[in-house]
Amino acid sequence: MAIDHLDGRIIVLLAREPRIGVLEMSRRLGVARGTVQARLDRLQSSGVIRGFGPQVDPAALGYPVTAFATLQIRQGQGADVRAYLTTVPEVLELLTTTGSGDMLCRLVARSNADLQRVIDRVVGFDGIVRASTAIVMENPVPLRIIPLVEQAAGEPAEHGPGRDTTDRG
Amino acid sequence: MAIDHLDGRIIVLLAREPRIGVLEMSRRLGVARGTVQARLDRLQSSGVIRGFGPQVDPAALGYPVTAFATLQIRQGQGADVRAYLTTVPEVLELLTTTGSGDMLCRLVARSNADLQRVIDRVVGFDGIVRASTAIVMENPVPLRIIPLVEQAAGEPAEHGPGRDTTDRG
DNA sequence: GAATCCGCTGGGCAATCTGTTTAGCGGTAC
DNA sequence: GTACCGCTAAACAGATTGCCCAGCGGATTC
Repeated sequence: MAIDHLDGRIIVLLAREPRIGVLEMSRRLGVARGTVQARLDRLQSSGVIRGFGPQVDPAALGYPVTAFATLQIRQGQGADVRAYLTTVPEVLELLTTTGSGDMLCRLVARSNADLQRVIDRVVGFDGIVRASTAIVMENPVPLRIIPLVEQAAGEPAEHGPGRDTTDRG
Repeated sequence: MAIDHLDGRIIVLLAREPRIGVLEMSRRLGVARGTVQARLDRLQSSGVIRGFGPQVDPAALGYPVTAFATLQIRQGQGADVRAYLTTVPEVLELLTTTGSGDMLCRLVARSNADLQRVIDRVVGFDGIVRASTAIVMENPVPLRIIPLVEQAAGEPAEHGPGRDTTDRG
């Protein structure tokens, strides 16, 4: 699944001005409305665009502290740990990584003191052997996708040259 | 900054059905359209809702491999490393964490072989002393926010009871 | 006690956008 | 040469948006 120039421009435009409509997009991109609509449908049905959910800032919700916990899981307890951590609201993300029974866990908390409570709740589960936590201090590059989209679309990006592909209309 | 029940329901509804309009939301929530509109404006201007950008799946773009790299930075080189990593499209996120000059870096790549190229490009930078990489195998809990929103709003969540707050109309 | 502020309701308005269909065009593949 | 596919351009009714207003109830303030 690759995307072309137009797909890339649609995604980037959408990322920059999410409230924009299909009609306005077609004007900005200089193509027909039906084209944008068809492309958008295809991007969504092919899974490139998962959705347009609101991006909520945990800090603004009262959870300004973010941390990553590396968890070492007891053999065969992986499924249980997953199921348990799913029930903890402060667990925003959980990934299994290479290494024997390791998981990486993104947490938030109301304060450093509260983080202790969250960590206790997380590592208090039986299947977790050991945990090490790193508190996030700064976020120089917030989760982004635009540069990758530009590269995938062969767009000339701001940073780093895109690949030169044949421009078919 | 706290949110109330209605704010929480708005966010959750929006997360579940992003293409929904203000009018339809007001119907579902049983409140006036102006109320939803006002709440939404407030949530956005207060920063709780950052935006509605498209959620793009790197895998569908051709980058199915995700990894986390822990980088140890040479004293005083933090700013340079940040600036450099910003220019690498495959760097989706960069965080500074507790510990002496440590950064956590979320990467994607086209394949395991390609990951080597990306890592080389990342750790090839001068200010980086040491790097250790963990490849993501599974994603049991994709980045989520709904449970936290429900908790912050005092909503009875599916998993784990919310805190009981006074219900002020 | 009385005035004021604030958020929510319910209504209405013009302007815009959406979803959908149609026909035509050009390039590509078979 | 013919069929297929994506894009353009136009049209249509229906729905939604942004914006206005007046009224109401609760809470706060004087």
